Amino acid sequence: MRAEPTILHLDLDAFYAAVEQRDKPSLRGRPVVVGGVGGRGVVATASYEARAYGVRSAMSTREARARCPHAAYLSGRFDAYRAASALVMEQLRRLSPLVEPLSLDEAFVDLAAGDALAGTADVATVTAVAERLKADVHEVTEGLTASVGIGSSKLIAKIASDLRKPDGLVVVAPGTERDLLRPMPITTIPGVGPATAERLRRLGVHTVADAERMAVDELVALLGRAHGEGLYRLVRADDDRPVVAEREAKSISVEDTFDSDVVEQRMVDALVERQATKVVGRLRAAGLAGRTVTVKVRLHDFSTLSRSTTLPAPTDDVRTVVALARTLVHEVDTAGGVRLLGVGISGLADWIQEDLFGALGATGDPGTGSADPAVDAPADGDPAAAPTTEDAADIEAFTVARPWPPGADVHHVDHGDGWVWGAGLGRVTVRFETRRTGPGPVRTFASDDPGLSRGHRAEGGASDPPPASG
DNA sequence: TCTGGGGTCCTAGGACCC
DNA sequence: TCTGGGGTCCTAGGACCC
Repeated sequence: MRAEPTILHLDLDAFYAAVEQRDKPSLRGRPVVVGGVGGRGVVATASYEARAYGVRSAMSTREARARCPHAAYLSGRFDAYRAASALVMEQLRRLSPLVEPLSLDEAFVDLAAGDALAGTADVATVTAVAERLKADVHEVTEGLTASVGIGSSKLIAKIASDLRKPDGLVVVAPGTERDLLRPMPITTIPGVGPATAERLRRLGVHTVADAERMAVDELVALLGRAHGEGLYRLVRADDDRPVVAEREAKSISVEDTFDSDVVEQRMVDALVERQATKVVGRLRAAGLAGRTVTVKVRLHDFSTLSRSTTLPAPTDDVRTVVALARTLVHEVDTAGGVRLLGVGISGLADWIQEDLFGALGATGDPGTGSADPAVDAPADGDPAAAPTTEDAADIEAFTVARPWPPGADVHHVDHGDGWVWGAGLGRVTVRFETRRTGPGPVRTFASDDPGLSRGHRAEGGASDPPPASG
């Protein structure tokens, strides 16, 4: 917590619905609901006119229609939302380079890191800056309104922006933070959702003041280490989390809920394949690769399972991801019908393994390539100790062995101080990696040559999975 | 025929290594 | 051939956020 109110939180009011009303004059003054319009959709944003009928975010669209049948139900135009969001973020960055977007319609700004305050962070100055910001946002977005909160921490700024929605502005004077929080319901604290609130309620804790009376150890016993200690501090307005710009993505995923449960295995396979392809498309568009592939399955009874597997090195290869995703989904009993399927990739990195046969020659033929000059020389007298062009030519002989990961059509073979593995469904990806003992570079190569799926041999060096496989 | 889609973070248990 | 503890990685699940 700072001595001055220099953290700003901006939240665009009923954002998706407001963009729709801006762009379609016939919707202005009318209830508008943006979200899933299918049989299993939920509300993403309801305009204030729709909220008057009790329509809320996260409510099922079915229920929203029951409460407000005459609203306009729209599935959303995310390109338009992204464009409007970019204009707003641009305004925020004029105040300070330290802007942390939380979503398309929300962001923190560290005013102390910019020159908008010109060194004076008293309440009057920050209020004037925020008034100006709201006017600028209204202007550049051609009519959208924002609610702004300013305080001495992220916690206070965020809570403040929620106090006078829509089109609100609240600056919390330093020193008054705890008095502000005490009477509030404990669910006001970000991170206290339904499950946490219920645990606290059983102990008679309903407000921030109630929670303040609990000891750290009690909270930790109730909620776990991180959450318990975090809440102990937050209810005391003790928050020094920094505003962090440009956080890197940690995972990319795609999921779909179907209007009716999918029963046929072939359909499940086809859907997973499509999702895996889509997720790799987004991965590659971001210039990334990933090590861990996860599939998510929600069954007819809403129970949700996930299965994941981690590769020794990042991949951005569609066939590899498709094959792994399909293998993973087969580990789940989907016979009773599937409500949702999803495919995700995590363990992201901005590098991928070199393509072995790209390095050796454009033909993709393992036997005709030329040496990659970057490859270190093999160890003397040990033909299998280090990768050379000759080893590459012999890869077929090494590409053998037991399935890895279990159940997948994936193979590897120990190769001296390196190893080879591949994945695929007759469209095998083989990667060849050398690991040296001790520090130093790791050379990696890859191939997608289908010929490498042939000639599997059970003898000749099959051994344990690659070290990174766990 | 309740209950989206895109994420983040945390926990717990097991494997494995020193 | 028993008794460890700590650290890291992986997997699965859960809570939470917008």
